[in-house]
Amino acid sequence: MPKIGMEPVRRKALIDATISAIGERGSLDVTMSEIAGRAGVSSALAHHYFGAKDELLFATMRHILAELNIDTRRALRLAMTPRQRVSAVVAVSFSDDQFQPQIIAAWLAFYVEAQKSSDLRRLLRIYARRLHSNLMSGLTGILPRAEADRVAEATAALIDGLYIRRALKDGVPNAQTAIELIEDYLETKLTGRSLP
Amino acid sequence: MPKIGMEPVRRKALIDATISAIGERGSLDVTMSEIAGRAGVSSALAHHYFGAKDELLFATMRHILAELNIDTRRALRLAMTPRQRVSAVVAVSFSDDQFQPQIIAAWLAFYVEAQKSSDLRRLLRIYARRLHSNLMSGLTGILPRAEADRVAEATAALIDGLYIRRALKDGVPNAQTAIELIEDYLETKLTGRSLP
DNA sequence: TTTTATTGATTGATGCGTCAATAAAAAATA
DNA sequence: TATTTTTTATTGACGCATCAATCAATAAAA
Repeated sequence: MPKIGMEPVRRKALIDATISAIGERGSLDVTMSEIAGRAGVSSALAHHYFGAKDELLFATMRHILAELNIDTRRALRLAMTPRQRVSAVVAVSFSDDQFQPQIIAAWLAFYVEAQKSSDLRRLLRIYARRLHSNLMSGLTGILPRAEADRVAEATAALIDGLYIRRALKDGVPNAQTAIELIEDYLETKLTGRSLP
Repeated sequence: MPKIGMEPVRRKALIDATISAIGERGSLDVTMSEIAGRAGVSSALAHHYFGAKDELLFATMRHILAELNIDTRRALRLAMTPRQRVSAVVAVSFSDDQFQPQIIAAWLAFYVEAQKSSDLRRLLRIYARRLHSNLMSGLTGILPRAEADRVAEATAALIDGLYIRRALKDGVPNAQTAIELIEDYLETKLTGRSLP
């Protein structure tokens, strides 16, 4: 009984299903049938809306990235000082919306897939650049540019590293601990060095 | 024309071929035929020696881990002070043998696979524990235990994070830069706090 | 003659992508 | 308004390719 205007609903459902399927399997080795089943439709419909599997995966990663970006922008809007901007970027990466097993597993899986797909690689590069730039938007108000660059690089690496170790269920046990660890690093690098 | 005593030779060749295949493809999505072909044998022979594909992959990861362990032990033997022990562990992770695209791609791919395979997960946990313990072997001589724990955790996360970002060909451009970044972190955390 | 090394051929399973068919809504036409 | 036509939504069934794993066969060494 076809209702009209189903396309956006199905697209959303399929992307959500893709995330949860990847999260459960822990890799991109999920079948179109599995994803479609979770979304409550046939695999043929998934192909109808997304063409090939790659495109569905790509759309899924883009969706995750877009969500992260929205959250980040909102958090940055609330930050009043450069120091708060840095903390805001870190906090978003470990917020309840982002730092959940499904999303972490997806990140990891997409990092691997990016080795094969240049489209996906480009997407993840954009994330890396944006993260760096967001961190710099706060750090340049506190440190000289060269120094800020290094701290941004280290902070980004810390975020990615803590994500991975979380995927292994090893290392830091929760988001709060992860944030404290990075904040501790930032404190030792930033205190007593405020620009005039 | 079967020569005897081929087993160890073939096993080694197949594991090396697996690493290079994974390194090139950037994921574990390599066929047994591809691997066997690189090793100069038939896929049937690969099955003959390793049984199933999982076992070959497992043996490959174990081999990579063993190599890392050997290198680390050698480096630690040369370290004279606690501070040098910490640097030694970091240096090995970014040595020419370890910080090459093939090995990095393999690490990343195996991290993902560990989500599915509990055997592999156990193996990677051992690595994580060992890394932590190796770092602690130096840090406990410099910092109080709780503090040492945090620094070890952060250092491990930094190493993993820099590995990932390297896989994306983004972030730090080379091993030297990566080492400097971590050493910079360690300096700010360790200087002026030597235990009596 | 038994063991070790080796492979070509085959099988069976899996999974992507296609296609024709069905049906409801919307648009066009009478 | 009643009808026909087109568009949108949806799926079951199927073809086709890929690959892991097996097996029987071959041949050199012990």
